[in-house]
Amino acid sequence: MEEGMSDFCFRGENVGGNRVSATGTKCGRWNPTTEQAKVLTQLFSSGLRTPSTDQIQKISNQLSFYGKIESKNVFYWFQNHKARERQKRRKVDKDVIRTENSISMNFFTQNFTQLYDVSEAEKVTETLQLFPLNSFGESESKSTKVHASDCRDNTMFSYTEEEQMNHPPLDLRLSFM
Amino acid sequence: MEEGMSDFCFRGENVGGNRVSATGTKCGRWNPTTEQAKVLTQLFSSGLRTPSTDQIQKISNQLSFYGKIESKNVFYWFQNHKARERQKRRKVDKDVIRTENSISMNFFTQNFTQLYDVSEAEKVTETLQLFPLNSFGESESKSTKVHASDCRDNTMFSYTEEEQMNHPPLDLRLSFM
DNA sequence: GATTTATGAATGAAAG
DNA sequence: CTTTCATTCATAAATC
Repeated sequence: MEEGMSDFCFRGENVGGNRVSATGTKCGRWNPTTEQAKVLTQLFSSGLRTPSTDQIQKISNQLSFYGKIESKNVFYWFQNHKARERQKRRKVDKDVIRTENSISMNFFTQNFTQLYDVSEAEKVTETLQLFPLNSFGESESKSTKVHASDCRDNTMFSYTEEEQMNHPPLDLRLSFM
Repeated sequence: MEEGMSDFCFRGENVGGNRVSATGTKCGRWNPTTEQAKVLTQLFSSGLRTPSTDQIQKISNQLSFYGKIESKNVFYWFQNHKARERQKRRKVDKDVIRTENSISMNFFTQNFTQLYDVSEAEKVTETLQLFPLNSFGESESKSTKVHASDCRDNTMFSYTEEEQMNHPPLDLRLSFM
């Protein structure tokens, strides 16, 4: 989308489909090899959504056979895929709702959101052989974020434009600690 | 993750009270201005990790000079920054271990782990003079993204081409139990 | 090879 | 404190 070219992180050379840093000092962003992508996708479609740190390590470890990879790459991969799937679903829901409204399907006031939550339900609750234990069939919260706006801190405030103009005394010494 | 944070959303450019990103979209959430980020980072590297409510208030108060900000932003900033530094270190450390175990990294006797302890080291206990008096003049440093080409993680590695060629054992069966 | 798209990476906010 | 979610930024890959 954007082409905000801020050139840091030099492009790495592509070697066999994988970026490699000759000196190890450059950092192109990681890009999964075909094999890596395949495995990750498999895991995802198997129901894995939020692998634990331990699982991430194992996955990363295994995938390193196919090329350079760091655990954080795996972490981000799942994070992004989950988010984007959700995002997509949300968009669809919206369209559906909009359609419903325009078509005046308001006959029945059933909550459509629920319908989707069910379908989205993580069927997979089994355990993958290599990646044992928990965090598979997550509840994929459908919670509409009721969020108790508890601002942990009721002292928030900010200066008005006027106040911003006259600079405060400023002396925030950190002599403590 | 951590400093060198990309700031595309031109910090400080207030438009009707709302910051605007380079893409022109309004920033719903707070995004520190360059100056604000600088100060926060300084405080952090000075050793501040969990500021008290009072400190948060003061910091927020001071930073409001550089742009809209609420104390909760400061609160979150420290919370996130602290958590992510830990998280990163954790991931990195594990990757390092993995790497060392998988490959005989004995070639290079340097301990990579150390590289990550440096930044955390300095527990400055001195007074930090924030906001030097002459930094007015509507600076809004154009500080162009020094964005260090820091490879956030130099623990990555990959197998040699040869190793990649012959399919490794990799028993990644997705069979369920 | 410029523009668009897909996706890796980052981070503010908040839930757990 | 840890973990998760959303949104955004940046860039490699795809497309025109």
